Amino acid sequence: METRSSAESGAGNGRAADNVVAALEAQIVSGQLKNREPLPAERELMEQFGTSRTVIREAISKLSSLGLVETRPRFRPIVRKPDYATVLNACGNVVQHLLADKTGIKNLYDSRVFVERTLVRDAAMSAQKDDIFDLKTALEQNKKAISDSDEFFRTDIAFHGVLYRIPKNPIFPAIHEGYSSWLAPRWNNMLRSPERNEANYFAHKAILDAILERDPLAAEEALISHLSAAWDFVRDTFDWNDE
Amino acid sequence: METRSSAESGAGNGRAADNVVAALEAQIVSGQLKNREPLPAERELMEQFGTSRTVIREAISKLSSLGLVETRPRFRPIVRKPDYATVLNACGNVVQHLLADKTGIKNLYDSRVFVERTLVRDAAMSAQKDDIFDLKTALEQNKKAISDSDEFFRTDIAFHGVLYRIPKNPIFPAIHEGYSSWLAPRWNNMLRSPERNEANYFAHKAILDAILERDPLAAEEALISHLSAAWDFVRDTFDWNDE
DNA sequence: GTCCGAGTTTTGGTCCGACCAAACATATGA
DNA sequence: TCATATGTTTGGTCGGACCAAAACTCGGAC
Repeated sequence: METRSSAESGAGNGRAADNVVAALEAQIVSGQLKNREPLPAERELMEQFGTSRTVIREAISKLSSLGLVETRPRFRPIVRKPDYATVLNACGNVVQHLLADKTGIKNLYDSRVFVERTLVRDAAMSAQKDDIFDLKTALEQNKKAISDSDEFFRTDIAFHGVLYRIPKNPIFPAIHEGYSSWLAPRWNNMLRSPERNEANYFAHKAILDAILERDPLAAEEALISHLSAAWDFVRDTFDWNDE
Repeated sequence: METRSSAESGAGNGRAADNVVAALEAQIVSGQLKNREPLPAERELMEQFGTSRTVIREAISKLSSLGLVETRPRFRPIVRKPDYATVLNACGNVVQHLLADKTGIKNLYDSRVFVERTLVRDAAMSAQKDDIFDLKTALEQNKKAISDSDEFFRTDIAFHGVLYRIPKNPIFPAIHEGYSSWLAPRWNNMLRSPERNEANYFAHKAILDAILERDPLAAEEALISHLSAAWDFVRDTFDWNDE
């Protein structure tokens, strides 16, 4: 009652840890706890908030799940100002469970197609010179990596990544990061080959060509064709234990 | 994806709680712990896993942040099989921090426009009879609520919600839920009026008309016009403490 | 002066036992 | 039958304790 230090946000008293979370949260966003720097020691916070270590630890755990601090097993938690990557990271753990069955993966993949369709349409309509340059560069990387399937896989993702950066909205690169990290593992047991790589390269080229010709519909068409083919190709390579 | 092994502490010895989390996680997805039912008591789990209550509590906390159980302050944790709503819920807490400044809100709103553009285009191209029916019904609700701003606000969201259900991909309704819950609070200090409501009703009507005419471009156009106008209207009603 | 490794202190991870108050279960009385 | 009093279970919090790994200190070797 009286030991509480600052601004006792006295909403509910169900959880003592919530006060600590709120306080630390405020200190983090206000910059009082600087980004990339370690949190004070637990025993120090415990004194600072006049509570037990139990509560402090629970608060830190919550902050961690909120993405406001990064915790490694035996190290001090590192303060981390939340960004769009943080959001995706928070989703990631839960998303895994939704990818357990074929339907889940298909749904996610469909949503990716959905997003990229508009991405390429917009690119065709309003891509700037530097966007075009980035696309050309990325495509060039594709071409050079055709013989190296691992490398091609990376440049493949990179090419699509350029698309997500064109709107200059930081949400999209984060989404791309999500699609890549969540879907990619499922592509691992896909058979790769220079032939497949070359086909994908040409698909990318078709998309870029349509963008260069400022033809949104053609670009969208090419994108759909590309991603549909990719899905058809990997669909059967999964070993579905369900179905 | 085999990041954690469920067996004994073989892999990493940093966190005893991880084993418990993995075990309970497995029991939940396998249905051994049935959905909607309470978790065993902490003291029971503690005996079951041969570990201290501290570890059990930490595990439960982690499961909660993963969305696998729902915890209310003094109640037994309820097992909850993760769904798409769970994902959005996990993001929600972090997203708040990104909406602190004008840029964050604009980015999120832009992404919403981005999504709905394709939603209405697709609706115009391939909406089924029942989709059309739902849209008409939702629009009718709009019309009836013009004089009641609070009610109109709800039916407004509902109309857009129909759009998100058309693709029959459960990801989209979840996204809509996210947009609604994250953006709506920011709209609260917007001045509402029957005039505004009527304008929005007609905007919705224009979108539906374009869909009925199977004219994707017109539908997209109408949607953009609608959402741009909405943004222009609320933009100045915020009291930006930045900029 | 810099670098490195042994020794010391700090600190996170875990465990224990205890207490309280709220939820839950049971019995009681109208 | 149902509302109420009573007893038990159980989550939330506390304080203290121990261990091992990380962080820090310091002195000797080069």
